[in-house]
Amino acid sequence: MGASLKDVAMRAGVSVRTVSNVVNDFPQVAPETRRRVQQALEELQYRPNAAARLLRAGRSGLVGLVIPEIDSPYFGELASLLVQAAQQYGWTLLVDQTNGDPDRERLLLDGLPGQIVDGLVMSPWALSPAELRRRADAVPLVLLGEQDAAGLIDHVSVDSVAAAAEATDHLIGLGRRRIAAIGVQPHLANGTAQQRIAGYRQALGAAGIACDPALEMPVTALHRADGARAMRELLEGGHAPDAVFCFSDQLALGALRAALDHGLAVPRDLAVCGFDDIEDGRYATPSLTTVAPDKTGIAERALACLADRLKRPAAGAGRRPDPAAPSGDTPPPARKIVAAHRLVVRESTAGRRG
Amino acid sequence: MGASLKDVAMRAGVSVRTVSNVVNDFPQVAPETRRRVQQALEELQYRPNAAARLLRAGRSGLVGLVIPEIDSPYFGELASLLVQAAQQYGWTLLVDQTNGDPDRERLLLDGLPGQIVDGLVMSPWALSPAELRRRADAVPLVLLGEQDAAGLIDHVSVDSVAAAAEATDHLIGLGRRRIAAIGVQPHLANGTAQQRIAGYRQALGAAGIACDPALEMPVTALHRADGARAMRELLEGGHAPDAVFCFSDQLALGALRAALDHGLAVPRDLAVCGFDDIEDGRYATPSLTTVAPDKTGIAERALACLADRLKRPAAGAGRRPDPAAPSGDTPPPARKIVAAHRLVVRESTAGRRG
DNA sequence: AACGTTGCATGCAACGATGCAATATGGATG
DNA sequence: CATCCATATTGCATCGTTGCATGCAACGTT
Repeated sequence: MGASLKDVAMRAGVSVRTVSNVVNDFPQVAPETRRRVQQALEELQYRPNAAARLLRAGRSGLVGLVIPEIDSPYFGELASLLVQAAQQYGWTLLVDQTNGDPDRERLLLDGLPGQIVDGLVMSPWALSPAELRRRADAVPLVLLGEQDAAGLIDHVSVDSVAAAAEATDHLIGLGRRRIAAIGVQPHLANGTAQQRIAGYRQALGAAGIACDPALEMPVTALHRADGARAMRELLEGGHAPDAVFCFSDQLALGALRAALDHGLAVPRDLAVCGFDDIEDGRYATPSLTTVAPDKTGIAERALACLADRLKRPAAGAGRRPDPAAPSGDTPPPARKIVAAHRLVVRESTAGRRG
Repeated sequence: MGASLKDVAMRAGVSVRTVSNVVNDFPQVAPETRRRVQQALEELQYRPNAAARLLRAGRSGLVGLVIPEIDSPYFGELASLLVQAAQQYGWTLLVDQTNGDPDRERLLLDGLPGQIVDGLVMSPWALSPAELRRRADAVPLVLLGEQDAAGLIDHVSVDSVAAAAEATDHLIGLGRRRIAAIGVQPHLANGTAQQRIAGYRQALGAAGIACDPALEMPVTALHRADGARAMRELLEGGHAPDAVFCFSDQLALGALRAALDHGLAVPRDLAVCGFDDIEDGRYATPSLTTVAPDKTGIAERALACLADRLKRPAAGAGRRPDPAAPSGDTPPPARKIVAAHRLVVRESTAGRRG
């Protein structure tokens, strides 16, 4: 293990406290002493012990990001933006994935990772709002995604209902009438699929098109394979649609590939629209029309939320709140931030290439 | 902040030590006492303080993964596999990205994140072997990728030279003769590009094909845009190749798109081969031939390496090594593990679809 | 009755860094 | 020469937890 303040102090012939003063750039140190101490620091390669500092100060400068899947392009891109946004605040962002396992979501929130960070950004998958609310007293938490914690936890998302409606509208505007939806997840409580199917139905209804349950395809996950499977079922079931709105770009890319394999021309025979605007979609052939959430905005506003909470009493680990202090300083109410989105029309719903 | 052992002890009317004994499941606690303490623990929602435990015990159960880009599909997939492998050891894996910035690589190694973890897995980008070696005494470190630390640090990689040669051989076997390479990075010291271009040249040489410098395309990064740009230059420069080996699948997907945009048929006019076997490549049209590293194997063996080091004296933070102990217990020498790879032939170099 | 044994509970110290308050210097002033 | 001040340096206590050693009963054995 590395050298401690004590080791450096012995070497420099001063007290532990003086070394600490040098390390923390306190002004009241004689130039000669400072020089000697700095040399000892250098020689022993001193690095402050993170655990001790954390214990004492209650702040780590770390922020956690908890997402279902690191290898999903959408979350990967978001994580990357969050890492960069965190740097502007002087924080280091650490990422972990839950695989949608509720036990793991709990573990990361309450366990060690959730303790050493000053704040958490989380995209919940399986944890119920009730469980999320239970830990309102721990480190500041910002939720991403459609899951709503009843206004008790800061929350950043896009308006999925409106976005899904816009996407569906766009397909209707192309003259399509048999518009399928891929990505229904009735067993999941996290709200994403529910809101997107609601927007889809709403747009169909507004255009006077009847909803056909056979066109609403459920999936178990949001991967390319699930999209391909759903598309094959649609095509083999004799319910061939003339357009499809997929609740994620990954689903759309899988569906696209299945449609091409089936001999369909996209967009002539089938228009395809996704959701997320991941990079793959821009380079696919044909390139993918999609709903683009303002990822940069989501990242920045999520961290701005955290920063706001952290400016407050700190509520960190170290210092216990003074019981004599007037605790009338109510924390600000939970915010519900809606980030921007826009429909990006590309080849998969436009004309021929170009 | 949450309740401490002291708070629980007061509530249960026992000593701090006894509460600790209950929390840690020590046998020597009377059933009645245990019950009372457990109730107090429950009522106060006690959670052990991570910082204190870490300071005291020197172990956190955390493992860090430091990669250049979280949003690169290859690293995303690898990170996901590492998270899962870590769970089998009872560790929690935290991920951070450096963007290839050497300062940030240093910061993550030496700074707080590098201190609280029991071990680190890192894919270095810009840090020189010398700098990596400098910290051989800190937490156990396993390197991923082609960067070689002169046998002083555990290291897991694939045989990039052989893999690149196989890929090139495959293209030669299709009858192609003007085979381009995309992904040269002369200014980078991390070895990846160097090894792959070496394998490429070696295969060409063995087949008696002269190397054409105009076919070796440099890139600044390994993204789709870079691949597309390089391919456009090749096509517009009058040096049109009949095959291209890209040093990453992302480069290949970009090159593929650029080629299709240029009116080429793939693989008829141009065969395309990538490296990494990311999921996008499997669903692209045409699907992408690629070198598939055994990612699961890489993840498992990297963590096995760490586990091996951690079984040793621990060298963790807390306990200072006993100076009286016979220190003849030399740590095992650094291992150099070569993971498997195989060429996966798909549509982009095979015949027509199917 | 004296002794060792066992089971249970506790006290002390330490991990490394830092806030606070107190001390040791030197010099300037009355 | 005593006094005071400012600057420079230090000791002590503390954060929450756990290793080690000890205290203290009640029990069984000789």
